[in-house]
Amino acid sequence: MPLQTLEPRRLYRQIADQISVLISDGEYTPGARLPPERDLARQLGVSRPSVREALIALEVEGLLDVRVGSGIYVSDPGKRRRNDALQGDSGPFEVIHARRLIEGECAALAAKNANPAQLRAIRGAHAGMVRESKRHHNPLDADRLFHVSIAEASGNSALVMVVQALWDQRMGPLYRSLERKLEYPKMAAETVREHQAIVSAIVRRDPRAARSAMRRHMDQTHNRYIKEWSAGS
Amino acid sequence: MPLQTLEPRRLYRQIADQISVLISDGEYTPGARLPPERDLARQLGVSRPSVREALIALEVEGLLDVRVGSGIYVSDPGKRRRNDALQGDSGPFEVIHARRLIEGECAALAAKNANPAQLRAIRGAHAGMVRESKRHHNPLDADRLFHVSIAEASGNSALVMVVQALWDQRMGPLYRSLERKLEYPKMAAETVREHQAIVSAIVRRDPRAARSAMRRHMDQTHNRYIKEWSAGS
DNA sequence: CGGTTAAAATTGGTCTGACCACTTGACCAA
DNA sequence: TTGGTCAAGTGGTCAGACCAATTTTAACCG
Repeated sequence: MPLQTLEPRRLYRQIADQISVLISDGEYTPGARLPPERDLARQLGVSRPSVREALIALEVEGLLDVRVGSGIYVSDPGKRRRNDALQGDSGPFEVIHARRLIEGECAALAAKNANPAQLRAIRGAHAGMVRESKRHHNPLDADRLFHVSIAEASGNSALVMVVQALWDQRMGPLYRSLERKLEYPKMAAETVREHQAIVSAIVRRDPRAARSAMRRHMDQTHNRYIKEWSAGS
Repeated sequence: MPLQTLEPRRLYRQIADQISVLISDGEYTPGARLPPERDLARQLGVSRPSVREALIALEVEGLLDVRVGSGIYVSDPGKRRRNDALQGDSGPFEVIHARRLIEGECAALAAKNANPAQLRAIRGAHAGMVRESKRHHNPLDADRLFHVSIAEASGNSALVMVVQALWDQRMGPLYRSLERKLEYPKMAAETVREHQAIVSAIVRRDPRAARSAMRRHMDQTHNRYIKEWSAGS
């Protein structure tokens, strides 16, 4: 058996990891304020400089936002380093299928897990989508917010990142050329109707209906792309 | 011209950036040892804790390697690049849950869609995992290949990218600190058994069994992490 | 009573100095 | 040559002090 290098765990790392777990377990949600340094030090039974070192590490990692005189806040997931590995060349139809699979599950989780603030966020995002769809352009920002709000209500930040990254694939050249052909506001009105069905299922706390509604939305979006692609070819 | 938010530059950031410049200018090459903390503090006209905070930041960024009692060394570029590739800060448990959801579906799709070449690739990856698991280190590369091979057999390149990105979350600091505690080769043997069940279901063309086997593998991985985390606290 | 201003409290930022744990190298004895 | 001891130097952590920035509270005035 080969000898392994021993690696003593530095105190700052231990403190940082403990705080990390509290965040990923949802004890401190994005935007939440952590206890003051002095309190953290006392609670953890360590010195304040050691706490500070841990906070520096977490700040560098993007997990925390330290504001002088105010406090230490949990960064929102969007502000953290983005999932750049997902800049690929998957086709629009592959992305839709992947989103159907993943976002269907996110919608089901949201129907199960969403707290009141998250439900409000989903509703707000939907209202924004309704508002924006009246205009004669593709309401991309509103659509992104809608889908990300649902992912956030799933309660899993890894899923949020995946949904964001897949949605951002729409910004790729393949997607853009396809969407340039779509008609507004007809398509937006259909999208809004489909979003409404998703929202209703989530608000009713019906995971199966939410999953079905999201999958149906993706199927319809897929069909809209097929139609336009055929018309364009 | 919109007003810009003023951002006072914290001392640790200033020190860290100055040291960064010295490294990128070639004054300290990979493997080189920096002056001792006390000397850096004197030369920079700051306190030693401030220097330490800067060194923590640079360590987290992967630029430096701090050895107790020995000194501070510049990391080699290979290690640095690895840390530059860090994406996201989701907790290990969140990543496992997301992977359970997504990779369960990938395994089901693979059981349905895999062509002969893809089945061969999955088998080859599994054989590699078996081989590597006999050694006394975590067979990370083989594990990654196994999971990615299954995603590839799903036939959706967007899913492949998602699986890759989620797997790569294991390279993040949270994950690394957790995995450092795991025992080998016991854990690798369990993993291999669970992988075998996944492969069998895929080869048998049984999507439901494949989905279940993958989910079970993630559940067991989750339990292994829980056990180690409790033991470590 | 409401609005404004100043003072107090709280929070993070940085410093000084002390002591502890670990590493390295030199030296000596077996 | 190997093992043990010691000294010096290094990073690690702590306690306490003071300063800067922000928030909260109290006082003052119309």
